[in-house]
Amino acid sequence: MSDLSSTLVALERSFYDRDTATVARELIGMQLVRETRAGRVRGRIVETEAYLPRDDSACHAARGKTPRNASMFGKPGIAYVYAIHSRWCFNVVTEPRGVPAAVLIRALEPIEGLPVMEKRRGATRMLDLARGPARLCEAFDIDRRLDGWDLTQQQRLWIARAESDVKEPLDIGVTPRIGVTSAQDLLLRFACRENPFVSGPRKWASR
DNA sequence: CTACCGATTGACT
DNA sequence: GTCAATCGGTAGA
Repeated sequence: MSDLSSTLVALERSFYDRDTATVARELIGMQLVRETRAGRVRGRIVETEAYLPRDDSACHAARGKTPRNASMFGKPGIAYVYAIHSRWCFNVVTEPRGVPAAVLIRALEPIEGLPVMEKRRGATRMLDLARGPARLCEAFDIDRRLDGWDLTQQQRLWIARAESDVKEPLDIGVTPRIGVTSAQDLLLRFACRENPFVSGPRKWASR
């Protein structure tokens, strides 16, 4: 237990090379790890959204490939980082290469490196350090430089299975996605019920 | 080139 | 709950 990093093994590419909604659901409970010169910050993923390659008008790739969304067409397991309203959002690319889809990471429960997160975010409540897609990018120093970054390399930025965690069935709630004006009939937002670090509404449609 | 708009956040009623 | 600041990406002239 002296070397915590040995438990933070990066998820393999085959994890991401699957149906996007399945990946979004299974990412709940995993840990996002970021290493910079400022140190390591880490948090538990408590909220995600799936953006599908077909029949999903809210997906950035719904109207074809552009310079911004090019990473979505890349291999599974790389990052897709884009700007909205002058802020960054972090996604992981899913499905086989060439099939444009991704999972938006919407909220984290801070675990390690809270002082660094607080410094990057400015004075703020611990509850708000990484609650929201743009807030977590600020806390984790994620911006366009990491667009296309390979998350399976276990360097700088990756997602790890929480080996040391107690294995109990997660109570996951499902709702429509937040902030999108189209495709509100799709239930593609996944979150830990009862977790205070989840952003947005908590009226779950199902589990 | 211009015009439009959004996978947000923070402030406010 | 509502609202708007703010700017990069995109489409279109």
